Amino acid sequence: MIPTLDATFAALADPTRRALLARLAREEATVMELAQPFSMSQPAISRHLKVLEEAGLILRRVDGTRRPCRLAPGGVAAIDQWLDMLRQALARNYDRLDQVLAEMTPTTNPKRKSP
Amino acid sequence: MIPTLDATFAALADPTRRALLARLAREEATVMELAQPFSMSQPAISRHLKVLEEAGLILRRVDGTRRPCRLAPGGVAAIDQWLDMLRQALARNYDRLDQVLAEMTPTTNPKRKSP
DNA sequence: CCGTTATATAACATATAGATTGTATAACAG
DNA sequence: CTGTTATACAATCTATATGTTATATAACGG
Repeated sequence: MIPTLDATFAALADPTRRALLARLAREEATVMELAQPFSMSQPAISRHLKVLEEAGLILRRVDGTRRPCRLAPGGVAAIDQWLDMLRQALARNYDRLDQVLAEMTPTTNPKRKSP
Repeated sequence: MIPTLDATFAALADPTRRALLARLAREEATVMELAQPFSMSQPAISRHLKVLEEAGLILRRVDGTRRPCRLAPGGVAAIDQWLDMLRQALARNYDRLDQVLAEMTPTTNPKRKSP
């Protein structure tokens, strides 16, 4: 199942889930290891992990009775791709601002600082 | 008011709001101009724009009775900064994978393709 | 002034998210 | 087998998000 941008952004909107990702940025961890620092029930963490998985942000392997999680590249890549549109638009705006500022020092004294 | 990561990611999680941003990536636009392509009431668009503003994703100026909106750099910047943690961790994982693969072609024939 | 246009706010309905407790499943340890 | 450990699932509660309609505000055009 392909994760949607909706799912990926929504997954990142929750502070608990961002904390889980920050933990996983250090190293792979099991559900119990991930749950331990939080004052929250284990099922709650399990659901957060499911959300992260469906968002393409983590992967889980099976190791006996454990399900170690690690970061997945897909989610971040999808987001980055979408954000590029905004980044480019913002860069264009910035360039335009540069141009406007340049034109504000008109024909008179083209290379002078304001005072 | 400083936008939180919660607010910014949540703002991006909605497809209507992403469409509004995509529109604004082209050019500044008023509320009515933004609302026009959607089969949605004007108040609904107004609220979406408020969410985007509070997320640091857009800015609004006052022009008579109009409130033209344009993209703001803050939101994307905040997100990028946070995502860097994940990007770096993913890059480290990738390097580690490279290393593992390299070690899987041991002392015998170090520079040969698989055939 | 007055009607119109642009936008925001209020009140409300409904759906969804996130948490909890209780329980099911399934591997492991003895 | 049996008890324990690791994890997932179900039922349930509550809060919040998102949409609607109705209405307020405020600038504009004549």
